[in-house]
Amino acid sequence: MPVGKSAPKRRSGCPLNASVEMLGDRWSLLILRDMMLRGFRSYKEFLQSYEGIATNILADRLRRLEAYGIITTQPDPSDGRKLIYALTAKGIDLAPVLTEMVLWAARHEETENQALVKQMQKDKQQFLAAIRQRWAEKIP
Amino acid sequence: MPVGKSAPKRRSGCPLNASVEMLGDRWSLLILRDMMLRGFRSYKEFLQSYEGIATNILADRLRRLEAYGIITTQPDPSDGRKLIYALTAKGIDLAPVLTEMVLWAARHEETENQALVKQMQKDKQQFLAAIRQRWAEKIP
DNA sequence: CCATCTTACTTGCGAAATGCAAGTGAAAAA
DNA sequence: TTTTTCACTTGCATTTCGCAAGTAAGATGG
Repeated sequence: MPVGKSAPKRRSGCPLNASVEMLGDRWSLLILRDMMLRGFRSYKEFLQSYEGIATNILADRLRRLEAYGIITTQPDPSDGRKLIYALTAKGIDLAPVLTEMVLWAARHEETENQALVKQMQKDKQQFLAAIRQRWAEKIP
Repeated sequence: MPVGKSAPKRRSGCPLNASVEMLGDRWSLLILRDMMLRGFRSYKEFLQSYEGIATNILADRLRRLEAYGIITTQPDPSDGRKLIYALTAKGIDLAPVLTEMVLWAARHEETENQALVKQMQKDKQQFLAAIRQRWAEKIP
């Protein structure tokens, strides 16, 4: 449920369209994957991710994800230069979406990381519960 | 499982990246929604969909979806001008992805079509089975 | 405390993608 | 035979992307 912020006017009220407007680009979901599955929390880590996002695009996507309430940004108490990016509850709720996208691609394309895929296939609910729990633990 | 066709070189082998490269734009998933949930099968129907896709973008997206094996194109036997677009098995396998995206947006944003959402929430498996069955029936 | 390094960005700019309006050609309808 | 309909294509202005090169604030080493 969005609060304050004048809604930026959607093309339609369809829930799928809402998702697509927030996540429908070539980078947002990869950033979320890195946060959710690889535990990335800093700008530098995202930059070093294999796909190679450009610095200006990364900055833009992080701003957008924060504006949508999918991630939060806070200063690193142990290093004033660093910022810590973290998933909100709304962000971690995207785990089922990412999971289904991974399973779909694994079924129909030649992809890597079969270990992860097998884990998802074996027990999807347990996989999701584990992700959620890891997230809950480092929220303090 | 892709056959022939020189793979167009992905940014990475990650299955999520594969999905994002095929579907990560502002229109592809909306077209698939229209096919899957609204039963749209022609160019004209897609054009008239509420979000208002441009004609050149629509033509491009249909070509891409066909190239990825997500949809098929065939001439309408009863009208030589028309083409019939249909979901392949790979395409209908995206139903869980669309469903999770709809449920996520419905939970975290103000969206319409609550009837559809309630149906998905009530029994996700049955909802998916129904979609799959409707698809199987009109494959002849 | 001063030079150097890191980190998280911003800026500039060419290339690609998008959006809009106006065609086009083949087939169906009137 | 003229008019519509359908599935596009073409041109062109606008927006977004991607790469390289900065920059400012904070940490680090001597």
